[in-house]
Amino acid sequence: MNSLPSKPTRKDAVDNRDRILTVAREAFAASTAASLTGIAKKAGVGIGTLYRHFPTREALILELYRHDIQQLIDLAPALLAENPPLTALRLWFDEVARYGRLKYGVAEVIHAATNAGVDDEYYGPFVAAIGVLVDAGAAEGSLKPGLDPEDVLLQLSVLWRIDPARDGEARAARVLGLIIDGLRAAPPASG
Amino acid sequence: MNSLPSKPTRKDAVDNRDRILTVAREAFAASTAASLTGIAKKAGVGIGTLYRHFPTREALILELYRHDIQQLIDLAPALLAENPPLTALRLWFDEVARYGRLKYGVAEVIHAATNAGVDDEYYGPFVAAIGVLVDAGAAEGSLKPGLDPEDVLLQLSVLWRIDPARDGEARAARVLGLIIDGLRAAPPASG
DNA sequence: TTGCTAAGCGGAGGGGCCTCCGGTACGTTG
DNA sequence: CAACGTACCGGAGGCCCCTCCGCTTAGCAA
Repeated sequence: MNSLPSKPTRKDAVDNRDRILTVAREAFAASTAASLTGIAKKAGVGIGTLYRHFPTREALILELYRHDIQQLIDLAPALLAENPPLTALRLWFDEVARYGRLKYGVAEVIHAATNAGVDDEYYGPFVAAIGVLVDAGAAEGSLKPGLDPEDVLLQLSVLWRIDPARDGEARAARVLGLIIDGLRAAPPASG
Repeated sequence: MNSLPSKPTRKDAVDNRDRILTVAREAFAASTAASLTGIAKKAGVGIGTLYRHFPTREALILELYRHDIQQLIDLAPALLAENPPLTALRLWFDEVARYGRLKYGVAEVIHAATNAGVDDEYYGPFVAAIGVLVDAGAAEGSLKPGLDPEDVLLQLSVLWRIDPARDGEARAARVLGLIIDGLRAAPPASG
């Protein structure tokens, strides 16, 4: 309902929020499984304060990576402006997969979060970004018409789940190819 | 390493194991989030005993649904014996999706489990079943040659994650269509 | 400055997870 | 039947999650 994440007015509240974020960034960089209790302690606030600012573990992590996510979303129209739709789609999917490989643990959380809420702050723009790409492809004839962006995101979410340690890059590329072939209106004429 | 799940020899151990399974079946039917502490208590065993028999929550759930999973795996060659490869593939995927819809919570766990272990007791046969299907399709020319069954399972795992409450059946059918199109060697000639 | 008040704090408490290891009793051997 | 070794039991303990609510204090108004 509120577009900005409820800016607290009191100075101490703002300070606490910032300190929590600083500590959390460090803690989650070390391990996504970092304990919230520990983060609260290191930030010098009560656990209750942490939970008031970030009602769930996911909310905290999403806040930390808000910029990354936004950049990913903004990239979609940018690519579309400079490439044919199918190429833009492919490049964007590549980038999504790359980010997942970079921040494996984070991606897991984002994935869970996007799966949970339907029209939340993060899921919505993501779907919208995909919508722009597939619509352009449909209009141009390279992608199937009438694709549901949510269906595509669902398929894409698989990329988040590829363990980068186990041949991640190659597997991601292969799966990406399969996904895109499934979205195309027609396959390559031969070979 | 051991093909059978380590049959305990002592009578009391067998009894405990059975009681745990009975209670757990009921508890997980009510909610996948059922507490292991509670199950142990209801089964009249210490929590330590439960963990000795089933080292993780997933192990316990997988044991409960072992039969379902095995049936799904056995279905693949059976369908292949009576249908062209592409049809068999489609029917089998349908069944996988249907099961996921039926036991949403359970499927989540199975998914997590299959994702974790590479050559464990459950993941291996699943991959093998898919391998048979895609090889048959490749040999006959309807599917791309050289598909990696693990890649296919990965894509398939998405079906486990469709919330059945939110238009699940229709979405599963759409996504399934996209996945299969991506696996095909060539699209239908027209329409 | 001095109240006042509600926004914000913080940690106790109830519950769950999982490990670890001293204790128990099963099955066996004589 | 007695005695024993070990396979198995069970729950205390340490840690974490998350909620709830009495207390504190920032910011404002007089």
